[in-house]
Amino acid sequence: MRKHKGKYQESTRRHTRVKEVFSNMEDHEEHDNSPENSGESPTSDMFNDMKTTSTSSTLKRSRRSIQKRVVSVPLRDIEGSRLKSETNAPPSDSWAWRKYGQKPIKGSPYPRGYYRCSSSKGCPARKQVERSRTDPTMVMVTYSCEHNHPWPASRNNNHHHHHHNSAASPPPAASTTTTTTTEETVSNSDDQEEDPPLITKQSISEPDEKFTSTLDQVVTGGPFVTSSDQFGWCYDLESTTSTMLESPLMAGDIVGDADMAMIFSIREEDESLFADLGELPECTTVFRRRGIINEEEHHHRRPCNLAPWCGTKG
DNA sequence: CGTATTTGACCTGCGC
DNA sequence: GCGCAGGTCAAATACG
Repeated sequence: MRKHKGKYQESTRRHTRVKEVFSNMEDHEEHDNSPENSGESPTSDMFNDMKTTSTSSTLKRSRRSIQKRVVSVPLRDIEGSRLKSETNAPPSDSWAWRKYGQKPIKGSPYPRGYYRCSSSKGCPARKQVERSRTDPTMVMVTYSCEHNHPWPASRNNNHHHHHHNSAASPPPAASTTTTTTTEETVSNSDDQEEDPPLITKQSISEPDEKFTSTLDQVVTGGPFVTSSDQFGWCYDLESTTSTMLESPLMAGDIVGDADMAMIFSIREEDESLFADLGELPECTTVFRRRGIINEEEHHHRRPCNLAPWCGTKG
């Protein structure tokens, strides 16, 4: 309606723009130290280290094998905060997201929404929001790429952590962590067709104890939340999750594919708990329980397993 | 008026 | 090589 094919055909914008886009992306993927990521971002320093270490594979990555972090959130939570959840209300994390697309997904009655970080122009951070087809009450949020800019100072809630993190690094948003979820995992967890929307410990722990326990540990992460450094946990989390990635146990049991999957859900209680912190970074959803720290996990934690996938073509 | 969302078209990767 | 599905773009539109 709005656009006519002719427009596209005659215009060369497509070519130029594509080029730009790709060159842009390539910048990110080909070189771990992309201009954007390398100098500016507060996280880049440490991440650089990790990235290089973790990545033996800057090999070509297929779209599908790109690792993403998936978080599943009960629709309810979302609805609570955002009423437009009709379709795919993106759970509110502290970052500013702008929707740039929506696509019907084959096999799923629900469309998938594509969001990108609007806090910073060049920020490669993206997320996809879609409802779980197995459990419509759950919303799957897939994060890709990390933010290459500090914590957004615009949007609803910054005053909250303002004092917390002044110069602190932004939650390295997902990028590094590779947590992937699959509906399989979800359904796995309970075969819930009629299960309550909230995936709590039970639902997760049922199917695969290994997964569960590990997940718990992993997810639980560390003592971050309470820490004064609000973002400490994020790093913690990342490293933690990476650990999980490495774990053959996890890899084998959960997906067995390049894409690891993990589901995290957040409960209302948790949310209220988190509310204390003000608005939470996206990763927030990741930890549903805290306080249970596994020593082992700590040992295994590696600061270096940042997923290079951010750079990889998205 | 500026920003965010909607939406159809285009592009790429992947499977056959 | 072709077709499909997913991902992205950007004009049009809605909203503040």
